[in-house]
Amino acid sequence: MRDPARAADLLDWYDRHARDLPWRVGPRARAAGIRPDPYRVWLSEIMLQQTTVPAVKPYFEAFTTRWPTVSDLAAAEDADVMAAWAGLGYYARARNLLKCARVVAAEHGGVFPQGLEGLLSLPGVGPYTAGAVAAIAFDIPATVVDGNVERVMARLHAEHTPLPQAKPILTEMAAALTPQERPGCYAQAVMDLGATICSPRNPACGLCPWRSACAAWEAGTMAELPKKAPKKRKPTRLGIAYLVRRVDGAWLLERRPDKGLLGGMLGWPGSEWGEAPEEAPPIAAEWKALNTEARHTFTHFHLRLTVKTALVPMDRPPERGEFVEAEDFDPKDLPTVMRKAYDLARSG
DNA sequence: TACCCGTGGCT
DNA sequence: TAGCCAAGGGT
Repeated sequence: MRDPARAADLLDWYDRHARDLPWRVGPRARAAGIRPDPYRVWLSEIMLQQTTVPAVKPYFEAFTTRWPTVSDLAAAEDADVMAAWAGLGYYARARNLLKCARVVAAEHGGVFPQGLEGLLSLPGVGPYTAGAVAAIAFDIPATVVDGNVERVMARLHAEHTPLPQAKPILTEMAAALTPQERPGCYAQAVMDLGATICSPRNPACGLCPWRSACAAWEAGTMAELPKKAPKKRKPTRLGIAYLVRRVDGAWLLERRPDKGLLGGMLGWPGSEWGEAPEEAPPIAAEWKALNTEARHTFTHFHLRLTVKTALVPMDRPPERGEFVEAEDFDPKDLPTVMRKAYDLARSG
């Protein structure tokens, strides 16, 4: 059940209010025949997964400056890409980003697949990202459903089924509205609407191009939609991190395994994180515990990290990890929890 | 299916 | 302050 008039209202709004974003080719430029670079569209969509536009901007600029094409990225060192991603979170995205770039370079001649199925087969590309790249880069009328679209649909149709149960229903609603004309602009428009007008709190209904059709507006229930299943509370885990400095200034660091939390990232050697962590010093040394813990909250638990420091001589080999020369070490290459531990150690 | 996986800004 | 929230995918 298509509704071209509804889509047209939104496209009209988008033509007047589209945000200017570094990875976006705006409606005017698109109308003039300028096509977005699929590499930049894909890169931005991966970075934007569960991540806000302001957080993504500097990373997008850094990546596209350093690796202007997908083939450049495919040729990068793993450690360089992980370091460049440090701080952005969800590090599996970075590992899959590199995998995907290498697949595109090696198996597709450096050209992104131009259909939904081909895109979906790429590492790190799921239904949302495949749809977004297909629509935005290739003007395929794919239905794009992210958190914004779910919210817009739940309100537009006053759907009170809680997420994630409501996902298939909301997806069907979104599909029914997706137009054949200007699918790239439409995909960006409906997400912009959710991001700027139909926001989670205090939606700006007075400015909404779909207000007259909105069931939640009619019923006054905008603020309670979409319904969500109650969340579990996060447990607190404890851990110990060992920050070892060699007398020449080198730091003792350890590459974390590819799978699991902070997979593939550099970090300080440490204990397991749990209810009662056992000491696990990576080198023989005289330890000094800082009087302040590093606190950090991950997706599903809180962490309180005790930081212990030591200074060791040149000739003492570590049992775990490797010394990184001071000139090769940049705390910005660390995931945030590790950088917090570093900041604490430096400030005393 | 349910769980795993970061981060920073906002209220 | 503690919880909520954001352009999800993998397993």
